[in-house]
Amino acid sequence: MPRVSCPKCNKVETIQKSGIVRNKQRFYCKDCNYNFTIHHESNKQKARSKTSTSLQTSLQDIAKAIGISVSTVSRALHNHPDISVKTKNAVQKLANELSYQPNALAQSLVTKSTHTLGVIIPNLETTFFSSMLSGIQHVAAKAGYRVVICQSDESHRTEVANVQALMNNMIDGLLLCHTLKTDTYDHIKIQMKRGIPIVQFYRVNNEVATSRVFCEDENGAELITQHLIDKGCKRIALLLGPKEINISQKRKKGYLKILAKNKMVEDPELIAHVDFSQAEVVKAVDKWLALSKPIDAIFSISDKSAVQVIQYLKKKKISVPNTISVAGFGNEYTGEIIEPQLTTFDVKTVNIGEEAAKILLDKIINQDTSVKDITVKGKLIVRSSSMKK
Amino acid sequence: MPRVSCPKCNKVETIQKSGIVRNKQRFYCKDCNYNFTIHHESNKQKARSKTSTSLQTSLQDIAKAIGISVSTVSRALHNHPDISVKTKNAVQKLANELSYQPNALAQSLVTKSTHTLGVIIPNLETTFFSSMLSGIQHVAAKAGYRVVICQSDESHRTEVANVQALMNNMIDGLLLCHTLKTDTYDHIKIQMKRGIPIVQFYRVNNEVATSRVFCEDENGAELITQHLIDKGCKRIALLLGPKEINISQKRKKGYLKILAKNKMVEDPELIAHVDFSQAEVVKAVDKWLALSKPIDAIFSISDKSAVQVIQYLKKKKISVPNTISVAGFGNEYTGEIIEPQLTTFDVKTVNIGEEAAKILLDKIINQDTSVKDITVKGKLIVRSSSMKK
DNA sequence: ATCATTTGCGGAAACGTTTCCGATAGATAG
DNA sequence: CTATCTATCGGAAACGTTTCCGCAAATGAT
Repeated sequence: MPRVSCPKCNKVETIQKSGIVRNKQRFYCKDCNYNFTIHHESNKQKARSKTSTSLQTSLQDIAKAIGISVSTVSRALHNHPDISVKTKNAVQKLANELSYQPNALAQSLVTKSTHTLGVIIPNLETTFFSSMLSGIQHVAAKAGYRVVICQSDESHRTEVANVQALMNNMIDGLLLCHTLKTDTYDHIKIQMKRGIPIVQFYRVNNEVATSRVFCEDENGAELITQHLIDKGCKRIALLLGPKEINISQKRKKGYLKILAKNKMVEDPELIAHVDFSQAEVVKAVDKWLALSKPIDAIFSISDKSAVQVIQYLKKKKISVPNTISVAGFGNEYTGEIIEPQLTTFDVKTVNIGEEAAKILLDKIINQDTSVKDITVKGKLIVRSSSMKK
Repeated sequence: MPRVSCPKCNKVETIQKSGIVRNKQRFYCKDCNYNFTIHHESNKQKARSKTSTSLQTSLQDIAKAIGISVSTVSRALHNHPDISVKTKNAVQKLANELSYQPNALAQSLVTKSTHTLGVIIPNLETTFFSSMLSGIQHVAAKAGYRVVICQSDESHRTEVANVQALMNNMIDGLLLCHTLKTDTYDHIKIQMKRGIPIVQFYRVNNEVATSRVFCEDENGAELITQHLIDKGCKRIALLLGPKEINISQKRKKGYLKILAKNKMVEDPELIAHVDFSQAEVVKAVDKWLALSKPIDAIFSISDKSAVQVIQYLKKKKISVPNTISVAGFGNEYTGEIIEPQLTTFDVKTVNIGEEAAKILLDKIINQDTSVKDITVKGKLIVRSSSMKK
């Protein structure tokens, strides 16, 4: 054992071992009544490197270089009136030279604001949702906010995890479009206690008292249905999404309302619920085609399915719109491409995103805790898929 | 003036005014040689509220409640071996009850890692880019990373601003797909000094030494061109994007290579550069249609434009593919919908996103600073738009 | 009984800002 | 010539973690 001397009295003979702490031999000097361990060289290197290795320039670096305090540097960069022009110039010049960029984390930690919005969205691979995201992005950017997105992939579990992750001080507010499968909302309720504003959009739920942005579900369905009737359709099949979700219910309501208004009777056989998969859509259509009293129109509450319907009918050599008219809902780009072009209801996805972001930003900036419901005006778009001759 | 007494000696007669500091009267006690101001009541309230108002439970809250130190709480929650089972249980139980969530900002500040990836992408309204994003999102999520996206909107200035904003300690790595207009790369070079890994994908540039993910530009163009020739096309027009961008150059190169291979001569009149807008596409097609030696195929390096070409030719009653074959590049969903369905090259957008994210994560996790170039394998997709009878 | 080791925990620095409070010197007013 | 202002600046707390170092008591070994 090498001779160990006490760091205080420098004596060697008074030293005895006093156990091992964290894998390092510990010593005790009887004289000084002092316990200590011997530090590795690496520690010193580490301590030294701290001052030099940092890749990012900090306020400290600037302060030391000029010989002023950190607070002065901070104020100089924020153009605080207390700081002399001379100092400001010196600081700003050096900041430029060192290409100083403030550490956003540290800033957020103290200001308690990240200037970031969180978005949770079912998927990004179709334009339908990604265009909402685009709307969100635009108004956020205009207000100087960033956007963090999470894709829930239509999985409830992922949605829950995403909500948790985002709310841990990463964001100033949350925009949420639920999964098709989301049926419990405790994950939202818990987070609402944190005081971070939340806005639900497009697919919304009533259980939780957040502000909400809707599209014109009911009115849109009414317009579509009335349009089909106006074009002479007598038996209009309705292709819905899962039973539980809001948009299925509201669009069905609009459909039924117009049937009643036109003194047409509701036929349960004409209403189908699908999960929007190709297989289920085809199955539903097949069932309708086999009916003894034939249908003359199909109203799908999703453009995606409507396109699939048209493709399937064409494959079956059934004339669209003459034998069966088809209408969709949403106004996706594909509706313009398909032949015949798709009659649909434009829900204005971009506007939905924009409105949702606007409401959220308003809440954040003005500390507004009120609950708002907004419906984004849509528009009936008549194309050839419903124009019977 | 109310009587003021010295906070130290409590005397009143020794007090005199000594100026105003920050709008508050300041006093001076001759006896104690002490300057002071009178604090507002609100300050005390403020000080008190600090302990109670916080909406988020912190390590401190837990520590105080149990009567242990913050460091112990931290270790208990991280399952550190130094902590007794008893303490761990107590801490974890209380943490649950108070629904403690760590402050991600504070964590990141000390660990210097945010577990967040930044993505800058030209736009989100078309599936082409948003599906790449989807790929990125998936592999990031699987590795426990979040994704921050910024939309550059094809604006160079926005791209630059986004890069800056993201790199300020918000992210552990950056995925970048340039704007069509991006032609200077100083904003990237500056950021590379920070030591945060960057990966360029799809639209990449050679000036900056980052890792890059390509699609099979050249090979894809070769396959398409050869396919058209195989189907009997003799005069194949080429619709390119802006001249400067990488993908225009590389796809043109593939096209020319196959022409040469088949002993066909390059005709400058058959090559057009557009900005992918409808107007320019139509203009280019019109020019080709007016040629004395007629064309028999159009190869567009973008599916979007290819669809526009088909629609325009159909409007002009020109038969596709019999008079003019059309092929695209990218494999967007619309290519399946249009009639005739579009022959194209599937660049596997989702895979591009996935690969880019994988490389970036690898760099982050393994501190890998090497420069990698990866090409994502694509696939020729033959559909009816090129099947001359 | 004596010494060494292990177990469990606390203190404090560090991360990089912002901001409250206050100090000081020179300027100005009476 | 004082008493008061104004213009500039510095110190330090605070934000909520993580983690290095080290202490003290309990346990084990001889």
